Amino acid sequence: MPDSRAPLPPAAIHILLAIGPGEKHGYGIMTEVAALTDGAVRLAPGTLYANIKRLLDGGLIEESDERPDPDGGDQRRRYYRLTAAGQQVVVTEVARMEVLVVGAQRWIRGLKP
Amino acid sequence: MPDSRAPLPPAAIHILLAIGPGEKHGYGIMTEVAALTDGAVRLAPGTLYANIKRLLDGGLIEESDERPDPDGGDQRRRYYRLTAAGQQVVVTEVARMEVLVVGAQRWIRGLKP
DNA sequence: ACGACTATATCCACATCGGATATAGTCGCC
DNA sequence: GGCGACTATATCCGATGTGGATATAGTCGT
Repeated sequence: MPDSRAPLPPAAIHILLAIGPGEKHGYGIMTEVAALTDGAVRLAPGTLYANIKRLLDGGLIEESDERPDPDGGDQRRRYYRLTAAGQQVVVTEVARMEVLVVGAQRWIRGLKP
Repeated sequence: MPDSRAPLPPAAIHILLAIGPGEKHGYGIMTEVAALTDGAVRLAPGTLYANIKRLLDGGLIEESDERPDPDGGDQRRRYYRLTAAGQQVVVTEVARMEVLVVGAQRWIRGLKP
């Protein structure tokens, strides 16, 4: 049984990280990604919704029918949460990023000593 | 005078991390990226050399005329090292990745307790 | 001297991304 | 109570980036 969902586009990873353990709607994901990356990564609407659709199809996120804040709040909002598969992908991906970060920090420290 | 080199494509970041504090040639970068990411990221030649050219033009890496191993070693090799600007980009980028990783690990730990 | 691997480079189809555009609900405010 | 700014989702399309095929050739072991 092959895994076969590995090469996730960078925007998709940012979306998964932005959703985190709770639930978030599209526009909220957009602002959260910008916040998490200190404004460095800004998803355009085209990128955002194309990736959300792909993640839904791939079963990495799912839409929740009930809203966090019943009566009140914008009725257009569509909320998403990570599936078990989505969580697994995040865990794997974060682990890989950590290896990269730690390895890089090791030689960065000794750059101009 | 705008900065204008911020949104570095993902492949370019991997290349900078692979070069590290020393010098590396194209093919060596390719294998190093694969090693660092445990085989998850494999740069195709098209991606590799297109990005090397872009990084050279952007002044983030530079070619070194002397080889690490004079007489002996493959004469086709072209070695590259990070410029000061390239090092700065790596430092910034790694710092951003670390924020993402640490933030994610915080909620990953409490996922299914 | 042969074959496998190393090494660089270019081309092109395809995937992804960013920005424009469309549409409409919500909110503050005067 | 209506006006404007912002929130929110969605699609389209041109621009950019990636992957794989292809070409060419040096190196190394046997």
